[in-house]
Amino acid sequence: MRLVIARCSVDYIGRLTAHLPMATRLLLVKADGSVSIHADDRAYKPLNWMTPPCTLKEDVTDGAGTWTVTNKAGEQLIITIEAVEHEHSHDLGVDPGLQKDGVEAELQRLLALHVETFGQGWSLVRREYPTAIGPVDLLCRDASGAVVAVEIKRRGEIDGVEQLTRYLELLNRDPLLAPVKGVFAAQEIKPQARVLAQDRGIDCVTVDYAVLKGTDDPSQRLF
Amino acid sequence: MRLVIARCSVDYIGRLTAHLPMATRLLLVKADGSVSIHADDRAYKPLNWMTPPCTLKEDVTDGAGTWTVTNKAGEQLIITIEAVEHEHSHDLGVDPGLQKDGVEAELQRLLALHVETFGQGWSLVRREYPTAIGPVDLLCRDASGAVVAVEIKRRGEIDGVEQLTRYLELLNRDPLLAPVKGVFAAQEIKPQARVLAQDRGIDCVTVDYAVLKGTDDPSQRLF
DNA sequence: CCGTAAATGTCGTCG
DNA sequence: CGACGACGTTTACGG
Repeated sequence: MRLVIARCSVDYIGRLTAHLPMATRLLLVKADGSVSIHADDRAYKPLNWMTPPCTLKEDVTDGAGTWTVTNKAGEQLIITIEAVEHEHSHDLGVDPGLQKDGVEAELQRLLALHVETFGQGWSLVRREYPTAIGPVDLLCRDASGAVVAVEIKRRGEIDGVEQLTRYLELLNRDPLLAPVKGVFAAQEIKPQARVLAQDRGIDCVTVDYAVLKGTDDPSQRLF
Repeated sequence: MRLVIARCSVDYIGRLTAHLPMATRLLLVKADGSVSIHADDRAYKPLNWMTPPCTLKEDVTDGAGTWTVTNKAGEQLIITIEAVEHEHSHDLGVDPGLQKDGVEAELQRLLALHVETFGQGWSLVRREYPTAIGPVDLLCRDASGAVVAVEIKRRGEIDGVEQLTRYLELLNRDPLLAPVKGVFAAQEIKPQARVLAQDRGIDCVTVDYAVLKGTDDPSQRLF
């Protein structure tokens, strides 16, 4: 990793064109070849960047000149450097990587284990049930034996309801399954999504992750 | 802006929980209070971060200890530092900011000026035509006088088709407008979106931004 | 490599 | 403050 603080202006020509006037900024060159330009605000988002794979060509003398970063698609990041104020390189090695917990995949796993969350007598037909337009998160049967397609989101928004609607339309063309009902499950469901779901006859279920997780944790069980 | 390269492990407890094992990483503290943790890959996204407003509490002696970053929602980023390998602070000042060109608003402006892009004899009824569920990008009439709703995207994907479908459903309830046709216009249209559009009777038009822009530029005109 | 869905998305705008 | 849509979304995952 290479850190350069420099007075520079930047031009990006690619999916759009963008220009940054001359100012002092952090230039971050990573081992994967990527380059990002940070100001002292806007949280973690760089002002400009080039994602790998890309190539950096430096044309600098006496601390002034240009960096040209190019990717395969022909997008270009042109950094005009007036003066370098600080520079430091450091070998970080390979990062062991991030372990996450509480994302959609985890919710899906837990709900697959506990479909009774949706109602007594429910059973799981299949997780990631395949259709022509992609897999349905959960396919279940309720206590009466009716087939139910469950779409799971961390945050339930309108596009999730649209997604489930497309699945239901397709599943209901299958005479072996039809009629198929829909359940939209999420930790939090936005009002607009709820309204749209109701309009389409889809049930909404909000899921308490902590409770599900507790149910999954052997140390939390009484028996 | 403060740059710290340190051997550290990180725990995030908030919207999800995440853990980073001990390794050497870049800690970036910006003037806006944000903290981000970068590995030596991925230009855009840090491994972990906390967006402002948040507070950083340092409890470090002899280069080892913990940083605790907390925000208003009670989310926490706990950085356990084993050793600081490099540190540098630098005052960057306020950034003059980014100038962009070529996004959806610009496409809409240009297409509103040149509805003949869609066909000879087309005219614009209104840009941002209001409906109960939001404004339609362009409402036009074709050469035969039929009303057409145009949805504009930079990249045409399936959710854009869904959006236009909802508008068409609503507009077609208005006896003064019906029947209303649909046009899905974008610089690039994904195959799946194209299939869905066709299935719904919506025409797809790919737009060349450079040509439109040229048409708009007085210096490029012959007369 | 392409296409699709998820994201601690983030960031603006508008009610 | 919440909802909604755009983003050079980026990133991960599956065929």
